[in-house]
Amino acid sequence: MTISSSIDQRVSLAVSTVVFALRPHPVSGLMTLWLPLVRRIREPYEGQWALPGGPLEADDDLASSAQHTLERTTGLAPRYLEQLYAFGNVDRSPGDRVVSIVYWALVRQDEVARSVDGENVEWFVADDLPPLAFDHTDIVDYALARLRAKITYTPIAHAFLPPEFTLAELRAVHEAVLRTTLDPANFRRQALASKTLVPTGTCLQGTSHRPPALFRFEAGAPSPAPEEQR
Amino acid sequence: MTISSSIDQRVSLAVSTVVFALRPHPVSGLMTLWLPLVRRIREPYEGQWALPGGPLEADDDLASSAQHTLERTTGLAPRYLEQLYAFGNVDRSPGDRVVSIVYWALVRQDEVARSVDGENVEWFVADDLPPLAFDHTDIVDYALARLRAKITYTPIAHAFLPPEFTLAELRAVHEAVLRTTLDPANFRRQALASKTLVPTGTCLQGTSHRPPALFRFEAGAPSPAPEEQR
DNA sequence: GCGACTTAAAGTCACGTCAACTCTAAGTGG
DNA sequence: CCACTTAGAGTTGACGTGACTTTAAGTCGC
Repeated sequence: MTISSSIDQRVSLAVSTVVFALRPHPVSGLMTLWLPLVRRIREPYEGQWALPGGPLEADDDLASSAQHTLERTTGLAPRYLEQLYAFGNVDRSPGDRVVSIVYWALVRQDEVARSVDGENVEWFVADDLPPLAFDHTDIVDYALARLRAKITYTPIAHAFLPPEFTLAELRAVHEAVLRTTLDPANFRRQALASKTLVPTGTCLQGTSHRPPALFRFEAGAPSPAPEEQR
Repeated sequence: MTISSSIDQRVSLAVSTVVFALRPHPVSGLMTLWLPLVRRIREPYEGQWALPGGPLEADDDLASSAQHTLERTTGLAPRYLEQLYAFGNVDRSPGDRVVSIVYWALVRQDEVARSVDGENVEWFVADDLPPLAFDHTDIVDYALARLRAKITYTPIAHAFLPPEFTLAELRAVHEAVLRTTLDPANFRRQALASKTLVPTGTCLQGTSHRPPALFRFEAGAPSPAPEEQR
C-alpha cells in the first residue's frame, strides 16, 4: 500500500459473505449446513446464483460493509463474522475486473426465518449447491473447509445456538458441521476441559428422561480480529 | 461481489508484503527475524518506514502483483508467498481511502544480499521496529504471529534454507523464529515423523566432529493456495 | 407403585504422543 | 590414545484421547 495511487483501469472492489446456518436436511432430516444465495439480476451470469455481496461502501470498514450488504440483500444479521480471503485473479470475472474481499458468517436458526425475502434469495444445502456464478463455488468450498477446521479448535459453535444450551445440543452442532457422529462422553470431557463453557446451574426441564444441565458460553469477545486466526 | 459496480469515491487498492529473512542479530549474534522496509517519499508519513508495496497492477493476479512490486522496490524474489489479510478500515490512512491486501513472504539468507538497493530500503529486526507508517506495525505483528503459528504445523522453514540441509540447521531456523531452544532429540523425532523430509544419503563433510546427515524437502507444491490455510 | 426404557454424566482402560532425559555412534584435535 | 563435541537412537513418565462401562435421574406403561 505505502505508495497509494488511485485506480485508473476498471477495478471494482466488492465484499461478499458466505453465510452458514443449520437446518434439517429435506430428505434425511439430519441437521445440515445451509447457506443463502442471491439470484443475479444482471450480466454476467444473469439468473445464476451467487453469494450475497456488493461494492465496498465508502464510509464502512470492510467487515461493516459485509454486514450492511448482507442485511440489505438478505435481512440477515450474523452472530459471527470473519474475513475469509481476498479473491482477485484477473480472470475471475468476465468484463471489468473485480476484487472480492470475502467474509464468512454464522447465523442462528431463528435468524433464518427473518431472511426469507423475495424470490431472489434462497437457502441451499451447503454441500450440494447448484452451479454458481464466478468462482463462488471455490469460495464456498474454501469457507466450508475453514468452518470445519475452525470448529475443532475454537468455540464458534455457540454462534449457532441460543444463549443457553445443553451439551447434547452443542454436540449436535459439531456433528452437523463435521458430518460425523461424536462420542457423547468424550465430547463432554473435552468440551468441559476447554473452560469456555459455564454451567448455569439450572437444568433443562420438560424433557423425557434425565434433564440435562444448561450451559452458557463465557462472555468473551466472539468477534474475530485478525490476531486470532490460525 | 456479485453486483459489481465501479468505485466512484477515492479508493485505492494496494498490495503490500511482509518479508521475513533470517540474519544474525547485531548485538547478541543470535539468528533473528529481519524484514525489509521502504522509506516513504511522499505524504502521508513522508520519511517514515513502511512495508514494501504498491497499487494493484492491472494485468496481475493479487499474488503476482505482490511479487512484482516487491521485486521492483527491493529486488527480492521470495520462495514462499501467502496472503495474510485484507486491511481496509476507513481511518487507516489519512486522505484517500486505501484498502491493502497484504501478503507475507519468506526469503533465503542469500537473497538478502541481492536486495540492498539505495538508501530507501533497509532491513530491520522484526521484533524491534521503528514506528511505521499507517497501521503497518499492527500488520507486522499479525504476520509475525502467523509465521510463528504456521511454522509449528507446516514445513515452511525450508523456505529459509538451501536445498540440502542438516537437521541442526532446520532446528536453528525453528529456534530463531520461535525464540526458544528446542530439544535436538525431540525435534529430530517429530521432524522425521512428518514425512516431508527426504534423506539425501550423504553427510555433510568437513565439520568438526560427527558429520550430520543431509536432508531435502519432499518435492511438493510449497505454493500456498487458499485451501491449505488453517 | 414398580419395572422397562432413555438420556445424562461420571468413570475406566488401552493406546499413542510428547517432553525430558540418557546412552551410544562417529567424528576432530591434543 | 584420550578428551571433547555433535549426531542420532533409546527410555521413561505424564498427558490427551478413543472406546467402552457404569451409575444417576428422569418419563412412560402397566
